[in-house]
Amino acid sequence: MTAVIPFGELKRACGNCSLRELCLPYGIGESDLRRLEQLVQRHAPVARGKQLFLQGDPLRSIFAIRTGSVKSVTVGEDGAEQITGFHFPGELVGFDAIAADVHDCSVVALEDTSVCEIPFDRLDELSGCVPGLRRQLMRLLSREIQQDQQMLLLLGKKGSEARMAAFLLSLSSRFVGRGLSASRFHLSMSRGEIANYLGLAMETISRLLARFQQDGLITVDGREVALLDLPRLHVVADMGSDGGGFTRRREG
Amino acid sequence: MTAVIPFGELKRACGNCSLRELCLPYGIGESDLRRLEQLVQRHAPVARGKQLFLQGDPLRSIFAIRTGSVKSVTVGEDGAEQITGFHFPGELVGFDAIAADVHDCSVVALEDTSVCEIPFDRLDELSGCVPGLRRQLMRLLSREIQQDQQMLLLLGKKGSEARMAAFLLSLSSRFVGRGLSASRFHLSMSRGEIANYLGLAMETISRLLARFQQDGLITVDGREVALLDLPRLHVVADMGSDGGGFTRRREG
DNA sequence: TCGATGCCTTGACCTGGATCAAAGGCGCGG
DNA sequence: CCGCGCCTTTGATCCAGGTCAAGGCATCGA
Repeated sequence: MTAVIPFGELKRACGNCSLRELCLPYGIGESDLRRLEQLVQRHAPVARGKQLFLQGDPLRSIFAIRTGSVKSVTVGEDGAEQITGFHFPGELVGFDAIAADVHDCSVVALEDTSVCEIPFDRLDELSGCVPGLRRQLMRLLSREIQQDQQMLLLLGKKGSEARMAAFLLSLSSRFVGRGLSASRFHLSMSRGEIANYLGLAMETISRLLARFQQDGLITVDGREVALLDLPRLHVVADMGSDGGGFTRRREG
Repeated sequence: MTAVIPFGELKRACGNCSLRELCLPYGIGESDLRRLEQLVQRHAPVARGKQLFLQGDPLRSIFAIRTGSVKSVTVGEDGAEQITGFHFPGELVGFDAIAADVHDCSVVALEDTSVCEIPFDRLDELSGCVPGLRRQLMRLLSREIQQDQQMLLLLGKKGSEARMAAFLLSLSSRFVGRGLSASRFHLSMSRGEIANYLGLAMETISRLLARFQQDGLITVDGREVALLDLPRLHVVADMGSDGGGFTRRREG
């Protein structure tokens, strides 16, 4: 968060970035891209467990993840912590702070993570001149609203199996968009963090993973996961609280 | 949704509106305000139960509530419906559609409701020229993210009592901002809708309201509610899943 | 006036997932 | 190589809140 990389290296930061199609530069012309690049500050990587910013910090910048992964955590008055999201390369964090100029969640690295910092005032200013940038910025804000509302549906209406399946599928589809495997990946978060995020107990996560494996849906080895049966996982993820269990334990 | 009010009446729509401090015009100068007003279309009121738009509709406009109230509802693949929010005068709906140019929730009037329609393309365009408008637009988007994340914390970490208390307090504080009473108000939504929103069963809502009343926290008569003890309601709302019940039923 | 319909309340019972408790791995410093 | 923490698994038990079932009580059209 301190050492800024010198100017020479910064040049073409966004233009060369493999994530540009996911990130802010999407749909921006060459010359405007150059103006955006001038705002971006690259930093030395953030170590696992360190924060990008804390809940309560004033809004200065938003951040794009370049490599690694982070979680965002909100803590309520009573001290209850809720993880409100995990974020991967190409995704931006800090949007919640625009409303009141204060971050209302903390963002913490799950592994060593490098980010691009973008001062918000200057981004706002630039977005006035560059319609494509403004539009993309709003799209990204809107997408976060969408995702949060999907999550509300998950927490409000779905049982533990559907939550777990939806979580795995969400990771899978995000990794695909980044050129990684849809069916084999590494979990950068602990069981406890998954549990927190899904509104379940850690023990429940453990049991669900074991059960999914027994039933041939997935393979788990520590934090390495393989999804074996995507179609069936989708069925499980779409089960309403009604739908019945995906494996009616055959009694007898 | 069809009959547009003639131009004469439209004049000064925003400038005279008592909600301008909550809504889009916040912090915009006189001349820019006039430009914004030219985009706004006022309509005949929407009847209770009718929709402003449906999930799946293409994004054309966003809407500001002028009088009345609405709910937004998302339905999952499996048909499970989740109410993702209630909206009152001065609030805007439709932001979720910016990401993919398609609404991913339906918005339905809870009572006869009048709205201002604002074509999104033209709003986007205008926001390029008017920094204050752009900023306010982003603030409103960001605020929705914040609110959804507060809701995630509620659904993920809080028990039924805390959810109910938080719900009542949220209504209260929003009504205050609109010049209404903080402690006496009418619920425009049914018990079933509250239940759906809070991820609980309708019966649970009924019982909670009865219990809150017994305990002197509130008064309920059908859909008329009075909050009698704001401080204690805040305590209940802040109870983590740990905190213990607000009334340890004295045994013996 | 009388169903019929839609909301709400109340009681009895059931269950999914939390909680409590007790071991496994497994990486790491010494 | 051992010992110490941390994460994870697995089993046993518990309980908040869901589900099922019966009314209650307005409003409405015939």
